[in-house]
Amino acid sequence: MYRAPRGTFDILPDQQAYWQYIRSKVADICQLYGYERIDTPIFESSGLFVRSIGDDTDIVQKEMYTFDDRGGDQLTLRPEGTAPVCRAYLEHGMYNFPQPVRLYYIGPSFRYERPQAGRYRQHWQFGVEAIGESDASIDAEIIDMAWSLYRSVGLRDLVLKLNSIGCPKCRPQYLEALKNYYSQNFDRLCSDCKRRLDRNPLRILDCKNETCMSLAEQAPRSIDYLCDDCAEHFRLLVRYLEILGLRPEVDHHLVRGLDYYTRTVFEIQPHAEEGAQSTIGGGGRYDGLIEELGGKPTPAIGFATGIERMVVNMKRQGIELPPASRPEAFVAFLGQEAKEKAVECVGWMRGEGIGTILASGNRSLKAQLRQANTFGASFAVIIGEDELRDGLVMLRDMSGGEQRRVTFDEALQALQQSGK
RNA sequence: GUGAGUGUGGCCUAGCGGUUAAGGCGCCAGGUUGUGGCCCUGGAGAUCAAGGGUUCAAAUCCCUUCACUCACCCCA
Repeated sequence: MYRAPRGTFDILPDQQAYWQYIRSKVADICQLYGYERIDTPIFESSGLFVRSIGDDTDIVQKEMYTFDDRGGDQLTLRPEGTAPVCRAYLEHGMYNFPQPVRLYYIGPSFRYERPQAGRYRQHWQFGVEAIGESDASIDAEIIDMAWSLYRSVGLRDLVLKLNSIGCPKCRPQYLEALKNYYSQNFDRLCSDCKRRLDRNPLRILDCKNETCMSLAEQAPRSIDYLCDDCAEHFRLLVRYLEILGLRPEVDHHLVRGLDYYTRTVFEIQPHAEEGAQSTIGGGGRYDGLIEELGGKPTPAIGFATGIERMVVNMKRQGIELPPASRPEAFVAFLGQEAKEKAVECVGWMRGEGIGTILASGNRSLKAQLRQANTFGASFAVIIGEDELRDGLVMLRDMSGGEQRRVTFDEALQALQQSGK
């Protein structure tokens, strides 16, 4: 027997309500904020991701689904959405559009990881990118948008964590201070962090090892090392967020795992941290990425959220969804001749926009009505020998059980009325 | 890559050395002529994850493998 590959899963009809609901809210929010949809390919040249995400990140080092196609090109199933959007921005000359360009995407991403709760090898991501604007108000807009999405699907008790990790001008000094601090405490660092010290000292800050965490308490804070521009940007962002009614919690240990981030980084997490993957969504500014990919220096900021993590949290919070739609009518028949009539009627009914299910097989009327009931049809249209002879149909209201013989046209009318 | 836990019909679960492997949900069919939801009756459906051992006897004990779950690393 074949199974869905490890870390992947089928979304069965009884789960689709969540996905449908989230997709519709996503579309509403994007419309409201003026973001337009973009779909990029599911795979890209491997180099795009290596270049943008960073050689030394876990994603590039061990999580990419990379393969050679028959022509010898090295391709990778996208592990995230920002790099492809930036590639498209450059490829289609969107720097000639009015700036900033506001885009959103929703679709699957792939990372080769050991699966666990809220973490899969194929997962759905919704993300937004605002490219071509450096003003802090757009940072606030993106964060506000993320927050609004969560609110609109009913999620509550969320925490907004915020930090600034500076820019190429001021970050070197901060990294220097960090290295300095941790070098003095080198012996107490965990083995991972000893390795990180040289390659990626920022990441020591969010190490979960107990002594590393206690060391991080006293570690230099990035916001104390920001240059004037970065400091002003951060100050304004906090101000704008407050105006929008958001209460960011500045987290000096928030750094994020991708190399391209500059200045603003943020995450949104449930307040009660159940399980490990607490982050529902996050993002940040990536002012250097477009240039890194061969464009002109172009500031940008984005946000992405895992749909599965939204679903998990919605379930935990017991969020009710709008009831699933049910077919309006179910057509039952008795005998071959009536069956042919039924097939014809079903066609007409659907033509009139009435959701209709035809009884399957040649079951007893009892069995057919049982079917009608389990499908949740509001009405049953029954065609038997008598109805066939008189040119009528039996229209049965499944909620109460009243039924009457009417012409097919009358039945159509009644069905259309009840559908409103 | 590391660690822990779990694998019994489609789903949930009982059984923990000797039973025709039990029950619930779901599915199908009946409860007299062409009528659903409740109720009643019946039916289909399980090489008890796979392989190997121990034993007169294994779903039950041991080993191996695989899968799933949770956690670490990291992230959505």
